Amino acid sequence: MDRHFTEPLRERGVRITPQRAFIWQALASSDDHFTAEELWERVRAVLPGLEISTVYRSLEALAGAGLVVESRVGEGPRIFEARSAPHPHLVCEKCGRISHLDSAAGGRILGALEAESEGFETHELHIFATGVCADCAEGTE
Amino acid sequence: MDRHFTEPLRERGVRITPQRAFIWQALASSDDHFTAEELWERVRAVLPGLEISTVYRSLEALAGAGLVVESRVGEGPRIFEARSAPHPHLVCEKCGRISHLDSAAGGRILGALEAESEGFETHELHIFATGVCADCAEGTE
DNA sequence: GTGATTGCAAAAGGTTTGCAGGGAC
DNA sequence: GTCCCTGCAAACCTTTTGCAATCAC
Repeated sequence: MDRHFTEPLRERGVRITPQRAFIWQALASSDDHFTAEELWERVRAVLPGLEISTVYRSLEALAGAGLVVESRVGEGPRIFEARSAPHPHLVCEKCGRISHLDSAAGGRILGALEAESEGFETHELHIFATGVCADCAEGTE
Repeated sequence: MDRHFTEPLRERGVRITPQRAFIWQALASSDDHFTAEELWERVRAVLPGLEISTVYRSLEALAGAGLVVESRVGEGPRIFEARSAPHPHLVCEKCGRISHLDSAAGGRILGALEAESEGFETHELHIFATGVCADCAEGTE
């Protein structure tokens, strides 16, 4: 395992185990988001004995350390991703694809929100829109 | 049952049953949001035999008709509320209370989002922030 | 009268927990 | 060496589903 991936865990006081390191690697080396089950499948490729309960417990540890954030997108399942600046998620109702807006957009929205919500100290901002993505709109109209 | 509550169902082609009417009444007469279980408890006060599965099926019918929207707030459970203009939810990590910003704020944020997400046709916008509300911040600092 | 909806009960699905052995520090 | 973490299996909880009787239209 590359130190590049274990270092963040050490820094944050997360005990390093192969399970956690590979789960973190899967998350940190992609700007995508994954369900617990997707992570399980991916990491089992390198750690065949991995249990789904360990995935959940590792995600809890990583989230507690602030490395991972959990979201829910509409009626969909829990998804996990490496923490980054807040960015809106766009969920296509037709193809199910989830795309991200860049975090500049998230920052502007966060600014607008904070201006509106005086007295509330925002830690985490979650934004998602459901609708129809450009590709699917083309296809059907 | 007051026609005031049955009329929206009729208009939208939702077959009117006591179960649906009372569930809709509970939602429509509050600007709060409820879990399925909370609705169940409330409506059982007037319909003692009500089953939780009926609550879910009724909510599905009401949501399908556009009268109700479902949200998820962070790691919390599914919540349902009467449809209104999009409005950000602020979830306090300390006391768990969920407050709303007014929909003008939601509208402004929606405007900002649409400007950023060209090609994506937004149907539904969900925004929530987790953090610490003014009351809790006072208490602990 | 016909088809949708309900209550009931059972199933499903995702997530959590208890425990004993093994691993990180 | 100590305490934490993992695998395993079972439990849990919310949500969904099948079915026959009932109700809305």
